[in-house]
Amino acid sequence: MDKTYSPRDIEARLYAHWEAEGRFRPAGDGTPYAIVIPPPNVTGTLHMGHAFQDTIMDALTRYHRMRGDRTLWQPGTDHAGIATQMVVERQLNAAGQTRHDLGREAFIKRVWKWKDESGGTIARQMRRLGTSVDWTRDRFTMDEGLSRAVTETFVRLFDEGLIYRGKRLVNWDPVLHTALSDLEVLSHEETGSLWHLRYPLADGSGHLVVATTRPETMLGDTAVAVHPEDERYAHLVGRQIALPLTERRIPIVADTYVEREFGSGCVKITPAHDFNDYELGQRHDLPLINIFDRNAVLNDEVPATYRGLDRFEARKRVVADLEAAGLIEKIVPHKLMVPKGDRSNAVIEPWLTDQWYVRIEPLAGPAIEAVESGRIKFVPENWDRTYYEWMRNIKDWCISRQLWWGHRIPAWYAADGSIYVGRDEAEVRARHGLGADLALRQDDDVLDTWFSSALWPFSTLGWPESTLELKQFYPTAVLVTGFDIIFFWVARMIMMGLKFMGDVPFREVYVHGLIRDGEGQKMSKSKGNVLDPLDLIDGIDLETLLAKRTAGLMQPHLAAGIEKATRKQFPDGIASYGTDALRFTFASLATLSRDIRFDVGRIEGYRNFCNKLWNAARFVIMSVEGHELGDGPQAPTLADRWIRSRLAAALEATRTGFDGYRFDLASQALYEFTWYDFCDWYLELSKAVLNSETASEAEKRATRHTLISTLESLLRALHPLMPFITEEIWQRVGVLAGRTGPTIMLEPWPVADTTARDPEVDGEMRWVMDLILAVRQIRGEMDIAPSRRFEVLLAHASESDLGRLARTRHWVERLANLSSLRPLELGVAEPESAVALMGQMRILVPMAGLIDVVAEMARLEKRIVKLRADLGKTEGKLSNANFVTNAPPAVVEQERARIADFSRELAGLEAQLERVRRLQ
RNA sequence: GGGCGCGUAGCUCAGCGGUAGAGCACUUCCUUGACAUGGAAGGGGUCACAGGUUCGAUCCCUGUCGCGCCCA
Repeated sequence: MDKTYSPRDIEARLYAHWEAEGRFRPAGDGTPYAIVIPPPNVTGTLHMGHAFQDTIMDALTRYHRMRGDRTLWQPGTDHAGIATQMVVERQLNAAGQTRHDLGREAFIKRVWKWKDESGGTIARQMRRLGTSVDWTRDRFTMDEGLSRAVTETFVRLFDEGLIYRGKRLVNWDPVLHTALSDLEVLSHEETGSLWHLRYPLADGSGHLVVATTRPETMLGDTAVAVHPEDERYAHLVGRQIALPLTERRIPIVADTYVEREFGSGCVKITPAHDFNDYELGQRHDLPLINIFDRNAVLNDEVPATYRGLDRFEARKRVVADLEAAGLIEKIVPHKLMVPKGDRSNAVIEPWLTDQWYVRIEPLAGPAIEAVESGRIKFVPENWDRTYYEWMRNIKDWCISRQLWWGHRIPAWYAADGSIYVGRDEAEVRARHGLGADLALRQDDDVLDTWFSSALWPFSTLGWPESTLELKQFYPTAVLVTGFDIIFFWVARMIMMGLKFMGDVPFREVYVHGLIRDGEGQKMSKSKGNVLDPLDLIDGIDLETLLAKRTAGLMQPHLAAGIEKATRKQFPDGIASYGTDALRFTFASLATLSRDIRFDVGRIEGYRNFCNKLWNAARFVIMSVEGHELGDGPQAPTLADRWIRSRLAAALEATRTGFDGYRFDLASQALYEFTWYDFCDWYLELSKAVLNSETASEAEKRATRHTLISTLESLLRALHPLMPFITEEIWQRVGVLAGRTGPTIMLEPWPVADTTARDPEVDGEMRWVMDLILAVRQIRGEMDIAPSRRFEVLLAHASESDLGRLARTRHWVERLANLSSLRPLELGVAEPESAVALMGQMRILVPMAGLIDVVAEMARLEKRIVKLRADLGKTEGKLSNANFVTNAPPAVVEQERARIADFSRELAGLEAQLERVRRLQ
């Protein structure tokens, strides 16, 4: 093996091999375990959020596969209707064309072409990450099978009356020319104005003042409303207003919707352009006057002078004309929420159109129940409250989109306006007995992208066919997702799964945090703080990184700032850390928190961890190669038994971590075992045995055996998090440990050997370590060179100490680098020494030529100060009668023991200080 | 306005009723045969603040302050 771990050389090769050998396919007859991937946009690229999520899903998948489960990680991609259509339209625009120049059919062809060109990117990136998805089952939301599932659900829901077509107000995007669901509209607070308008009473007896943030919509007003209990206006209810700028007369109505305190307490009502006004209009049977066309330009319903004006231009003209007529009472600054499309960022217009809706209440009920009853569990648990909050206030889902890229709605219209729904035109004709001569035209609209996503857990497994996969893998085990799409996706999958499969789509929902940059900022192109996971794996030089971050900005003026910040944060670009380091970093960040700050400092630490593991393996292999491992007798040493005990504890902690989605704790347990227990202690202890002239061959054999078997178990334990380095090392180590399988992927995840846990062994090893640490501390604080060997004496050693000393002296001498370690006989005078205490036993480092008296006094004083403080605290506790009577006896006993230890040690150190002081 | 969350070492985060932990950063020493992407030793925290419950609170409860997210 090379001296330095070099991920680049191993990762691509191993992945290609795994894939070629079909290692990712479900195998064996264990318990089925399935995860469906949240399908990324087919034409997108992998970002940090994907990489994080994929790491978690892959860790779960590999872990369960190794546990013997029949494991499927179902991959696939989403057609991402609006997003993809926009990208292709932009490409056309750049060439001076629009989609209308091409026409529907040619445009869709063009999108498919784009999908074919760029669709492989994210799959390639996933392979770099090591994702063990079953690529042979790869699905796309627009492929034939999934499209059939979409049609099937639409038709069934329609037949049951759960899909209907309605003329309603929708969120209309006047730029994209499509309706949007409530979720796709984001409201931002903006500072605008509140115009107070005078509306004359029709009988000329005065006027009312109405306040509005959108004066241009007055052209579509069909009433003025006041609160029924507002005595200021009670006498006016039922009378008429002469609506300015128009020839119309509109009524004054009373409705509790009106807030008396807001403005003047009178509200203009525009039922065709405001959701609240629409409902009020329904209650009062008001006419709807639609004043906008699809571009939000004023139409023929308004007086001629305003026709053809854009809504914002119209606002200026209407205000100017009202002003001129003396009908503006006042204009005050006002904060309001402005709705915008999440894709186009255009101001959304409530607009009256025909759309398709899903009647959601009958679906929501069972979906709420599934979580309440615990059939679906959110992790962390409290996300269920967010889910309930949303589900209990859910509104019908507008599923039609006026786009071309997507699943076309399976509805056909006859010339007379009749609507027929069916799986295809032939079925429609057959079902409704329509003759071949009757012309039918299919609905132009497509379905909301999330409609097909909602079917994902069963459509990918073959539904509506009754496939073996459905039978085996549905319900899937867990959905791994960010909280940002609980409503968009999770809730809808639950509703559709219950409806069409009669069971929940997954048993658990693991909701992870969102990856942000080191400052907690969302990563975005315009902020220039985006990290590409591939750049962390492969590294990138500064100039390339700068070019990447500043290219194609929507606002080019930001480039300078981005360049400055990037130069500051990455003066030398980004080093190459490798996939395993990145994955281990993600795992360590997978806490329960909502925002995950990606601190680049951490990945370096975990790259070093990979290197540590690599070199530990080199040492183990070097120590073992050329020696027979199999048959000879073995005499396990204390160290052997100890590291097995520690391994059992670490595996237990890791398993608990994996099972509870605490990848941070799992990774921490493995990190600490590997570095602290295995490398820092066990490998050093093993050197003492293997290099010893006195150790028996049976002990050496046991040590070699323990080295190789511990490493081999550790590799298997780490594999779900670090697939590449573990496989690479395992290919050499597995054989030496007697394993014959072709890949670590298919080896069993190591089970903690609970019989290896041994308190006596732990206690004796603790004694060895404490002794070594005590000597090292004196060495460190006395500035004695690590290479300088000296003698250590043990005074007041008990029988137990002497027994331990005899058994473990070789280790202490080696790890503390001593020339000798021996007990001081009773009655022999102690040489002047630096002293450390272990219980009764005094550890003496003779000072002659080694130790400076002043430094030793300082060292002792420091310890004494600390001890006095600790002792004081403990004494305070025990002097409290309430504590002694009320606290559990074990706790009181522990404090008493503590006080005894502290007192003895303190007395010892004080005496020692006095002795050293006299040497001055 | 409603819902949810966060405030622990310089930074990023674990812990969550019995004397505070990690990584990175920092200080000192060290190229000894796995590893300087390393080893050894060390410094650093009134666990946001105020009350309460408790023998005991960073941890539980209430409130205050600060920060964030979602929904309307």
